[in-house]
Amino acid sequence: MKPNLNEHVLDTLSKSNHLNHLKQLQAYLTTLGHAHTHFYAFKLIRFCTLTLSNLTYARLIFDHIPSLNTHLFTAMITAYAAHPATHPSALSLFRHMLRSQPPRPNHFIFPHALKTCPESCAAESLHAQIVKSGFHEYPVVQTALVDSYSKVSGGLGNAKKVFDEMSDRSVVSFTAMVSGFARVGDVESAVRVFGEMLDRDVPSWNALIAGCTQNGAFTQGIELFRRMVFECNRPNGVTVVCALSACGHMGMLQLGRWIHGYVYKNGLAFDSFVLNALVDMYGKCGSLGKARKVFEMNPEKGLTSWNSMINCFALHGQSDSAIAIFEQMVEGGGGVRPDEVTFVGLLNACTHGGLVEKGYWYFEMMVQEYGIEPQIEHYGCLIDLLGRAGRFDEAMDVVKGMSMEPDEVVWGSLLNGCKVHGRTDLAEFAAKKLIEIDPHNGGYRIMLANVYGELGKWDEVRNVWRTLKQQKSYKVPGCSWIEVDDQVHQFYSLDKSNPKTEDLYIVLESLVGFRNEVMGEP
DNA sequence: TTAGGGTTAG
Repeated sequence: MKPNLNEHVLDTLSKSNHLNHLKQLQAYLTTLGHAHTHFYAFKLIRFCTLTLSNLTYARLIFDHIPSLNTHLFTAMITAYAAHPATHPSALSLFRHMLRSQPPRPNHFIFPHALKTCPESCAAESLHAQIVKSGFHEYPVVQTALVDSYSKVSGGLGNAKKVFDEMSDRSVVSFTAMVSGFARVGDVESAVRVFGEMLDRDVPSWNALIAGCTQNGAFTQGIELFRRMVFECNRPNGVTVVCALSACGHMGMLQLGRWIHGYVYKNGLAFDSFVLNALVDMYGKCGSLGKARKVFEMNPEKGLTSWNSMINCFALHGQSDSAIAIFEQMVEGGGGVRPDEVTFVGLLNACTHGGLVEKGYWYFEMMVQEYGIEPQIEHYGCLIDLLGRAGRFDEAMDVVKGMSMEPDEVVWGSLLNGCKVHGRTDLAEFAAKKLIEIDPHNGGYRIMLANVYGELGKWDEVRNVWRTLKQQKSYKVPGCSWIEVDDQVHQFYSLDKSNPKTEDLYIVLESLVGFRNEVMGEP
């Protein structure tokens, strides 16, 4: 039996993925006089945008339809709104729609249009349009408004206002608000809104856990992750990516391993994000072999995969391996192009390996070959590299040639180099710069006092300490931690609060004694 | 056809 036209079109579209097939079908429909009917035009545009990702051709079809309806506008605007690069096209087509009449926008189209708002005033203007069109009480539209406002700079107040005025808040609108607070770094408010939720699903947990880890609240993120598992919400790929990031920052290898097991048992090992996060976690926790193994297993190594692996090696001073991975990336990385993060890792690797010339060379390569404008991070690495090598004239030339103001890392790196090489004159200069940037940082003043001590300038030492006492700004002590049996133990300098301090010192002294014996030192 | 969540950097 011959299929009817409707079935034939749908069948052809579902089986092909080539523009040529689409064109043949279009020609066929034209001969039958159906190419511009709303139903078939809609199908063609959806196929073009969703299957072929060919927005240019979709627009061509769209522009040749003599009378457009709301569905066709929605299809085209949705496609534009799906990618940031085409957001301006979405917005301009939507404005065109508002000017032409009819067709009028329906409530389905506003959430898509709202996704494209680059700044607060665009969201406000759409908000006004929503009110004018009478869709301002549709919960989905209100949720889209909350989300859109919370994503534009300075829009959180409006997001909160819309959210507070909503009479029918869903788990989605709550989640949008949680993310909104997290985005501006207000973890406390994010936790509060999360606490007010009656229903929670996986994305809402993810929003809060991501909010914590993105704002450096790693312990809190881990606690929430444990609670999520305890309350029988099944973590998905997004959850484990956030939790792994927290594990890496906290050095929690055991939990990281448990998550790795969970990833395998739950079919998440094919997610490139998850694999990259595993590489990063193992690398930060010092398991370089495991990091490498996971990296090698990833069949779709993207930019982040390569960067994470390079950073792992750089972090542990394995500069040769980091450079080897970089070369592999450039030569056989499947067209993956290094970015600014790659070069931070690479320069770090050179710093830790004392490879000054190579570091310079990569810095040049980044600018000349890849056209990447050096960021403050790259300058920080370069100064660190030169400072450690005692090449202070060159380091100062780099500082003078910077296109931005040197930050604490730049001066701090220089100061470190000065300390190693006994350049007290330059150390004084760098320490003063650090104090200029952050006058309330006691650590910088202590560094300056130490430099004066080296120079025998005792009056200056007393002056610095006087200021320190007046400001009451003492140095935040450095801290390290180790994980034993799933418990993290923290240690501060001179801290004897651990109940096993005495035993720890006995072991430490025996280790030092052993080292001295081996090294032939007294 | 409509709304929320993700990794890497001194």
